[in-house]
Amino acid sequence: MHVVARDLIGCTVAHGGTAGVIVETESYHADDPACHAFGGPTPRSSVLFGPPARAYVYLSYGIHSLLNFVCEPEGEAAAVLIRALEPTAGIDLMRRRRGITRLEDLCSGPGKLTEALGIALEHNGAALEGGPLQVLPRSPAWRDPVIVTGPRIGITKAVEHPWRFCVAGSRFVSQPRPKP
DNA sequence: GCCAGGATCGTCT
DNA sequence: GACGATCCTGGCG
Repeated sequence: MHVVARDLIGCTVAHGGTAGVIVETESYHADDPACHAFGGPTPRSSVLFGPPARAYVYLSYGIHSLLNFVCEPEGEAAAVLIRALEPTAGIDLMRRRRGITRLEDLCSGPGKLTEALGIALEHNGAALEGGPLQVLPRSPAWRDPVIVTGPRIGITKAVEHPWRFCVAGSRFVSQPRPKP
């Protein structure tokens, strides 16, 4: 499952005329206290226990939609959180939706990229192919990305697990949040 | 440039 | 009734 998180780096997510290459992910699974599926299914997390290759979208802090990909067979729960993209298509539209111009800021965070791509709660459970939301394989330029791992960000449980994957040196990854 | 605080609501206890 | 897999703004140096 961590393999999936690694493999997703370099793939393209497309929706609503915009697209970007994934440069940062985090992986979660049901044995992990930081995962929404921890402790069994709930109405919210039921998508995680369903079939793979679907989107799991939920609201964080009442404001931001966060995008995950379900990646374990039905009955098991695991997901990969998409944390950052490198914009590749529909950039003007992204700028308009985000209300900012800096390319590096358009998708450098899980809440930002959903807004830039126009992804919202209504996409929860949507298939990753054949629908409005699409995931495309790596382009040749991304055949062999240099990937670094580290602790996950913005959570309070199981912080120690190095299940965050990002492209080394990318300007588009989210800023690590320093903790005192 | 850096840090502190507020916004805002679905979900679970 | 409390909290969170976050982001942005405003104040200060």
